[in-house]
Amino acid sequence: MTFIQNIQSAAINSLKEIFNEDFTENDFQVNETKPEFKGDYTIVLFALVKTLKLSPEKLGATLGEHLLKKQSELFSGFNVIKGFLNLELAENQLTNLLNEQYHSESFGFISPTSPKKIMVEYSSPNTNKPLHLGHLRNNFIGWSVAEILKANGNEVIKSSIVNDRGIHICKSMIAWKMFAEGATPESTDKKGDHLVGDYYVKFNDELKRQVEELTQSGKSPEEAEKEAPIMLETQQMLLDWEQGKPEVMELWKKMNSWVYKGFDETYKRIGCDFDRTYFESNTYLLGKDLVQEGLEKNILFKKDDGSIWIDLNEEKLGEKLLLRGDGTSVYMTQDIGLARQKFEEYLLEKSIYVIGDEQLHHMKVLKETLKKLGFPFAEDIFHLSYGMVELTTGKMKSREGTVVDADDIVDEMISTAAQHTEELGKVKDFSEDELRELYEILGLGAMKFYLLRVDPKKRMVFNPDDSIDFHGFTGPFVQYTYARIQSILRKIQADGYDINSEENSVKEDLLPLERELIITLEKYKNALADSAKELNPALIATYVYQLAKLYNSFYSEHSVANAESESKKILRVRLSVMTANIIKSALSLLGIQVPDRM
RNA sequence: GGCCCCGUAGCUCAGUUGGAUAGAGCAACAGCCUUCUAAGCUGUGGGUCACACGUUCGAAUCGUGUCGGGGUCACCA
Repeated sequence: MTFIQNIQSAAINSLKEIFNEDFTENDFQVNETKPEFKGDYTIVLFALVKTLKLSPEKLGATLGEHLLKKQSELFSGFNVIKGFLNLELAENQLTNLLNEQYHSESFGFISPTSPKKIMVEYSSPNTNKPLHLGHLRNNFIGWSVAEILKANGNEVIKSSIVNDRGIHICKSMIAWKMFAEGATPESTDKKGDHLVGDYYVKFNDELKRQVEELTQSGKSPEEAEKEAPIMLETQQMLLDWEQGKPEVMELWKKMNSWVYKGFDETYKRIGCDFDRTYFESNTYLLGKDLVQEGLEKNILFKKDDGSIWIDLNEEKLGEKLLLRGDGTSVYMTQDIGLARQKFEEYLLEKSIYVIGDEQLHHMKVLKETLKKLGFPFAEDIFHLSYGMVELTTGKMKSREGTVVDADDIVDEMISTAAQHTEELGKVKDFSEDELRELYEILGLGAMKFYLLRVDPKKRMVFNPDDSIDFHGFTGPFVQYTYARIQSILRKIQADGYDINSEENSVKEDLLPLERELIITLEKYKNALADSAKELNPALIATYVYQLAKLYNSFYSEHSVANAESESKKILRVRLSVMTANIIKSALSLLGIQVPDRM
């Protein structure tokens, strides 16, 4: 039970006793009390006023008095201002938290109410180009959402579908054949994904050149693009691939293996992992039989050219092609098949797709199509759509090379971390290895926090000219707070203080910042539950920042090691340890590590 | 054009199922290190919540319309 839940049920009981009316927690709100008023939590009375036919002031006074009398272990005071009943929590409630939960490893973690088996599909890269900033947002969101769901007691399978075939892959292959003169990652000393990406850009340059030539000789731009020799060659290559022509397959395997090696390096570095990887080259034929069945059941219809469609006009989604006239599949075909395979393979109760919001329409169509085809799991697929990362200088476009490369930005963040650290000069005794580790922790911490602190659904803007900050609402700020606490703990332990002692219990008049800190620590449970419910890591980021900020105020105001009294010291050590534990736990859900010193 | 999303401080973002005087960070300015790490703390300035009307005890939040931005409506992936 959280404080808020305690207050809700206490209020429900009191209302029942006073007025003999039944209310639920949905009938009224319990908010945090605004700082300008006295109190910790506030019951908003307006909603109750209607059914009880009392003035807000009268209701507030009656309810407040009843709560204070009947629930004296919960509350120590109240005041009513307009329609707001401000409640003060009893100090025992607060100190109990420090006594009871201090030694608990799982502080904050919720026992699952209804654990589910959930798949989170994320990352899902194309193998024709390296990852960029937008992919990083996808990776961090997907990974973090999976961890948050786990922390809420669910069983989670992280998966990825690698788009390793198709016309776009052939583009890189054709350009490599034309221009590379046999270049390999080894011969060029370049990461494989970057090498392949270079030829994807080259393809588009060459295509543009050929289109210009053709338009000058009188073709329309559309014709020119279709008839450009390099495009014709690419289409031929796609046909050859589908027929398994050895020479093409060999090149495809070779270039993809370069890319995988590059991706693996990047994934390892940013801490992404998958329990199950699907490859489009294995799944692209899935779903064909399901479409045929749908046709036989008259759920789908056939056009004159033999192509098979679904009519989603009722859902305002138009008509959608599911199988071409020549019997080959489109993207939607395999998505239908793969959706089913996932549910059958893992007996999932929920399947989450972390995909950009540009595919909102596609994902709606997928869901509706699955519904019409009669799959009950259609209700359990969820598109976690996230907004694109845009640059202040415009949109990122791989084919034009105007992207912020993932490896580059991570390098940059780590070297910025190194630069800051050197300037501050606090860890001069660190070894080379220790320094390298610290720089990675800080650089990646800044990067991940930056991308995760924004609501996934919203698009966000990145200014490539400004480096990502290390001050304020940032990962390093929170990491710094953790390191500060570790420093205190090192000091007092060196002086012989046993931070794990169970003998002392906290009994103390709480100062305002101490009180506030306990209340904030207690809210970690809420942050965890909310972030899982909303599939939103930003709620964790916001929470942990608020906690760190509050601790820093506390830190500058009160001394832990040299507290005014021994009992104050016990209290503050516990506050510090719990703050550190929650920071570590919360950041770990964002994929961010904490340093003991920085 | 149809459908969907967005518009909050100079910039980047919070703002819970409608709740009290709309909050942070960055940037600017002024303070704070002989005492646990100044990657910090304290304070100041900065707002027509795009605009208009409506719903009600109460609207940044809900509704309608207007303006502005984005996405999508492929036998691309």
